[in-house]
Amino acid sequence: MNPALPPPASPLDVLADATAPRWRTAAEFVEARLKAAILEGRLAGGTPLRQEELAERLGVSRMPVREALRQLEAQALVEMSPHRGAVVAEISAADAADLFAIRRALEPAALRLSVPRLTTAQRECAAALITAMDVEPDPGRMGLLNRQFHMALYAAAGHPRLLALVEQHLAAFDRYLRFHLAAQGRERMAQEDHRAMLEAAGAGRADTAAAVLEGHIDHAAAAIAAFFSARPARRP
Amino acid sequence: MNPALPPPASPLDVLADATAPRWRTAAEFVEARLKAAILEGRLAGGTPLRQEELAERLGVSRMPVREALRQLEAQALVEMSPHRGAVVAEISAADAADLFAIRRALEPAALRLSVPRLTTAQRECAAALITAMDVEPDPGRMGLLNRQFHMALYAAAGHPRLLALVEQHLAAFDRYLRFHLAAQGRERMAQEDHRAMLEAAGAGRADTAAAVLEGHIDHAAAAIAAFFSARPARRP
DNA sequence: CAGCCGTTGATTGGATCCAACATTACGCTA
DNA sequence: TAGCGTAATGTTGGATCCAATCAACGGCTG
Repeated sequence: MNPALPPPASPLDVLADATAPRWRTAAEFVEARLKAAILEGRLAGGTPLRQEELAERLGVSRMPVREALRQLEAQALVEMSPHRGAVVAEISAADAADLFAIRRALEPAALRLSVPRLTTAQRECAAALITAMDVEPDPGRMGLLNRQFHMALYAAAGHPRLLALVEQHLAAFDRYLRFHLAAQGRERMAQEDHRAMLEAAGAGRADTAAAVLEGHIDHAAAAIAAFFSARPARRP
Repeated sequence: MNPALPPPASPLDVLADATAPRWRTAAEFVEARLKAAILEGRLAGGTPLRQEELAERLGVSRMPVREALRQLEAQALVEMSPHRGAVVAEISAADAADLFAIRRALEPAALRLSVPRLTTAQRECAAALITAMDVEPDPGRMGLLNRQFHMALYAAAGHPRLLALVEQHLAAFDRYLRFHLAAQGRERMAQEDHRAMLEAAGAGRADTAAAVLEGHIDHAAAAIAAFFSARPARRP
């Protein structure tokens, strides 16, 4: 759609500040805060989200909170029922399996589309993210790096809607990442898979890379399933 | 999530009335109306959606309109920019290809999961929808029947999030259905594919059914692409 | 005459107020 | 005592009002 035309490279580009955390609207601000809190596990599933309480705590009115909740509902991060309010969506073994089924369908497709068109810059970015993951101790940032690595490999696929879907469900997976790390005792996020994918992608072997990715996702799915079956009910 | 506990199968189930068109809230009403109008092609891409005008025309206030627009934005049916308003999302060859890439990834996966678990009732439902499509003259209802047929085949997959994604993108495809029908001169929506899929599914041959489905989607994608390349620009 | 700047109009974003609904607790009755 | 009906309460949904922002127009200046 938007060619994202690069503004003629003026010296003012230094003001761009890519990491600008300036929210255009209050609703965007509330959405970002809530989304981060849910994905990072700071808001547990089932937590009721009272509009007035959120508004007060975030220093805004109830209306941006309502709009943010609607957006999050569309992303399946909160569940709303009329006149009964919003609740943080529950996590469960079934939901994790659901998420993995989606990732297993979408990500290999994105990878196959992307591999033939990957630039060296994108490959180098992915390589840098692998090395960054090697030394990252914080699980929260690990999830972000993992997401960025996967997206870097898919970035050349074109198809913005497909990429947005992939990114959304990769982010949703972050809710289960802590379980994943706890389950497989911090075995470095299967970094061998990441390296193998990058290598195959660099060689233009889309099928090989996709096969590794499928195994990667299946492995993670199995780890999560095993973790849940070992701790069947989380109802206090 | 919710075990959707079946209320102990009482004789009062007949009152459930699955086709209840009663809107719980005004926002749901507005969302449904706008969504139908966009998907059926009654609202062309690029049409600006003024909140006040919509509110007045639908007999509600501006607030439910705002919430509905937010929901539709999350479904990529409208595009909003802060302080500039909402417009109906444009359709294009690139967007159609995007949509087909998503369908091509999701639907075979759903079908493979569903085929081993299909009930005879679901197969009969799908068969009935095929015969209904044979005699349906109206393109709008044809899109609905096509969607219902596909969803009937996938219904046993479990994984509600996956099914919701599939349904959402099948619905989004309706915006291109008119082009599809116009392009291939009403060749009955490739009913042979539908019959072959149902037959393979009935025989438990998930791989065969998925292969037919992949060809089905690829054929539709090629038809749409050909249509767009024959009519490259639609800017008046 | 071209380009910049201030102003005006229209539209959206946000805040506040009111009404409708769901839940809970209480009291009455069988 | 169990069950139903009713009232109280808190929360959400909707309407209205005000402020902030963007687009367009017109005037000023070089």
